[in-house]
Amino acid sequence: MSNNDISFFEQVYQVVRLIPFGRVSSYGAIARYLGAAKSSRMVGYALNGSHPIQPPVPAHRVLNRMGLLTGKQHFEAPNAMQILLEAEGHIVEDNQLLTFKEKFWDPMVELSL
DNA sequence: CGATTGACGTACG
DNA sequence: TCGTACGCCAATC
Repeated sequence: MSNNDISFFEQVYQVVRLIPFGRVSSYGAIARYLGAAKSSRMVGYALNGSHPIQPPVPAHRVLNRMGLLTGKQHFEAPNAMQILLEAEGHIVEDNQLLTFKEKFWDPMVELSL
């Protein structure tokens, strides 16, 4: 697969861009989908440099295992992530996505691996 | 060029 | 059951 030629970061970008509107995913789920379950940290780090990347990566749809907005500090504004999520119909309270389990998007399942 | 850090998650004690 | 340690790979100091 020529898809394997791209860097781990680019693979992360592609998967995150597949997250539909109104859905969210987690770093671990994406890492596992890429075959690197222990590289969950890299997923978040990849998103850290995903700002100048195009097409834009919906990094706000990627949360941690508990549905916490752990990366909101890395956005242009601390509340940008929450605003974007709420704009997609989610409910955020105390940096926690109450609709996380409900709107969770698992690439392993959705992409029918 | 070598050591440290970082949007996490799992394993072990 | 709760707390601590490690792994992953790239970027930064």
